[in-house]
Amino acid sequence: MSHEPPQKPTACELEILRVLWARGPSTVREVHESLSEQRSLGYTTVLKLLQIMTAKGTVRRNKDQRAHVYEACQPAMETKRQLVGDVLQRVFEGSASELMIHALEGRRTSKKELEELRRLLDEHERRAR
Amino acid sequence: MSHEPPQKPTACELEILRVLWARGPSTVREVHESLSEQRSLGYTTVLKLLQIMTAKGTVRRNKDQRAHVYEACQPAMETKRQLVGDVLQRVFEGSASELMIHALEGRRTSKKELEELRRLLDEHERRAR
DNA sequence: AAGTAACTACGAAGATTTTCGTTGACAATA
DNA sequence: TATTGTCAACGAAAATCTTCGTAGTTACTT
Repeated sequence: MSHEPPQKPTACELEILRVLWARGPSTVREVHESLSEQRSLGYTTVLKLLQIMTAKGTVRRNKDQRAHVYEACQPAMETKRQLVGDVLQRVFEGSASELMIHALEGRRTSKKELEELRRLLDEHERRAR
Repeated sequence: MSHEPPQKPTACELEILRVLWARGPSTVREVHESLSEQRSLGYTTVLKLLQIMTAKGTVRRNKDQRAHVYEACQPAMETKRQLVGDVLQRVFEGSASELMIHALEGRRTSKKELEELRRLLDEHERRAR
């Protein structure tokens, strides 16, 4: 069982990761209950997914308790960066502006969010030099 | 054969769409040759993909010529917006700022691109009211 | 006309992802 | 201790995606 560099999570795996990011280390039952609020999914389905993710090195688990406790191997930030980077390359050929255009288009973005976006640009520029 | 509302393209389908967006209406051969510059892929694989995409309503084809001519049903902008919107929801819970943070992070963004991003924000704000 | 080249259609194998039922272990409880 | 509930492991079905071989058709070339 080798622990390879992190892979891009599938759609289902991402759902689970989001629960782990939000809740912190959790048991299968806890993840299952959390997901069940959104959609119907069997308990063993979640268990299987977590086992697969363990094999892939996406999550690790603590077996001390009878109900194993799972947590993400990578910090959320890292995985999110990877996911958005993937879209950036595959859809927008690496152009952040293009990404931005399409992210903003066709949705009302609050004034607050636009200000926040400007602040991010300033901050990024400041840190860049 | 029903023409449903557009679906999210798969990874392979996106590759093909990108060729169609760049080249405009194209034959299987043209798409195949274009993709072959990047990676190895059989001719019939591309053909099959385009047939599947036709069935899904992702592309349409003109059969007038012996070599059918395919084109995307949706404009590039629309599909890109859908793809980024999907990530926006699934990964960032709809927060454009969060998306932006992770898009910029961990890559050097040119001064030109940062300026372009600011210009986009201005433009977006102007159009919003 | 015979042979060759370019095309579409079709089926299906292989890979990956998603889903869950069943089994057996272990623990709580009646 | 017998019963009931909770859990991990496993296998496998179902769904989706990717890939290509083969067959048959149509056009071009000699």
